[in-house]
Amino acid sequence: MQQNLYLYNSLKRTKELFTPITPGYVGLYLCGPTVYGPPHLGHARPAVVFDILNRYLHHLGYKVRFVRNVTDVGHLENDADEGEDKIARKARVEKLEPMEIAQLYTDNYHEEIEKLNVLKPSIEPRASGHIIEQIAMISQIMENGFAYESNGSVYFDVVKYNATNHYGKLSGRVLEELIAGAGEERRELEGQEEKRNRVDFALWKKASPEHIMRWPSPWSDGFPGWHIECSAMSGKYLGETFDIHGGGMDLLFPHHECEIAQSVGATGKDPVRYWMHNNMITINGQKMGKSLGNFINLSELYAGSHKLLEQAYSPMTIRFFILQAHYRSPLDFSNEGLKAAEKGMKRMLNAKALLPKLKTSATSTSKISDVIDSCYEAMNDDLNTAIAMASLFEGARIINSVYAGTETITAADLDSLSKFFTLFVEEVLGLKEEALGDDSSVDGLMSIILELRKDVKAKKDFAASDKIRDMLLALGYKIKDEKDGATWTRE
RNA sequence: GGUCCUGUGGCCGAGUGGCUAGGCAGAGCUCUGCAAAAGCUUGUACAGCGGUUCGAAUCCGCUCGGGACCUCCA
Repeated sequence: MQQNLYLYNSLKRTKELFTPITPGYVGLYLCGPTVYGPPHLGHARPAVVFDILNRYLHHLGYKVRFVRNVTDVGHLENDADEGEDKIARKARVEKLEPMEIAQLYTDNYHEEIEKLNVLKPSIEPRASGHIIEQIAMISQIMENGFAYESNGSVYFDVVKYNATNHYGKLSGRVLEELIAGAGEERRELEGQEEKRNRVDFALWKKASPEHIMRWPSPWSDGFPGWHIECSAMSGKYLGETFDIHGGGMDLLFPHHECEIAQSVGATGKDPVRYWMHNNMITINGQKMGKSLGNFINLSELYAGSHKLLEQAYSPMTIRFFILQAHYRSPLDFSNEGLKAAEKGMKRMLNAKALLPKLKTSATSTSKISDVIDSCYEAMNDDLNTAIAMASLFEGARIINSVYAGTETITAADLDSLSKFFTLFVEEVLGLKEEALGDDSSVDGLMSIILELRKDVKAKKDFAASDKIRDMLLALGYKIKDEKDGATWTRE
């Protein structure tokens, strides 16, 4: 842990040196998916971004407890669905048990996200499995006088809370302005009349008769409010105050603001020391939205089956593409951008594969420590993966040059470059060659074929050697004739 | 309407007072039976208009785009 890691803290609006509460240990919480539909492109960015944080903290020697929740109790719909929650609605439409839907999309999420080589969280709590904890927390908030019951529902009293605390400290919202309202366009939520103030938010909602997802509570048969699960579960597994809480920028308000209010309302303590938010993605410069027809599911992306996609893009290409941008900048997905990422990634992984083949010399023409240092410097500066990757490409340039014989490297430098490059690419950035389902016999078969091809080439029978190359290419095996003989890769 | 972020070369995308980001694409060369790969060389960009400064893509103001949140959303 020699490195000083600086992270941008949304709460302070500045970069801060990261110091954990308990030396050597980090508690990390990430808002996970609401499992009412297939995972889409929007899910990929926070998953990958916070995977990098998780991996880098590990790399620095911290023991990380990484908690990522699954929201399977649904959230209120505010429009035509009249308070029916998302999962319940989906269940009705698809004629399934609500938990069947949640299970299906939870599995689906795991499947698609793991393809991006995202490490699993240490704990993945489900909201439905923590109803008791949520009820306990709501009771605590009520006891402390920051919540009230109204017609079987419980609301957080934002105005009362703000008298002694600061509601808006994370998002920069001003309570008076929120109360004044956002103009005529603002729609009135169902149940508004039960609240003392329009800014109050639900901790517990009484279920309407047709509402199929419900649990018993001291107040009514109902379901927890939008924000309470994260507060209850992060508190349970990471403590009343923990190190880092992550999520998309869209969750900053109201979700994370309300989390703070709830936790302070219940425990009197600030729940989180470092709040981190990733920026959003756009598609061809436009925001992704269901109504805009540019909502791309991960499975469609991997298969290239969406109408906006010119080809399939592998999960590793997506990962590489996401890492080429800084996590707090918006990122635009386009065919051109993704194709460039695909090629760039190949270049990086090819260089890594060349490392064992390099010959050493008495001197080095490049300073290897510069490459390594600049990489760490970039990561320590709020996880600037874009610059870290630029350093890795400088490493790739050196590797290629040594391989081509235009540069030299000492045995000691090669050793440190190999260790560093492999470690950074594979373990920190989590980039790897994608499995193509080969078994070991392919190696043997290929060497036989290349040996035979070498013979016909020696006889200058280029028609035959080209035919072999073309036929192998048709199968997905690409032959490269180099000065020391032919090599092959899978396309 | 309010609050906040943002606008970089053909494309993506770092940087944020003086010093080459990087990737992809393009051009030339080397290598090569051809191809591929690789290497070398090459581009002089910072929305517009003002201002501050010895010096601004970088700070300030205005204008015009794009986006986020304010309402379920990653």
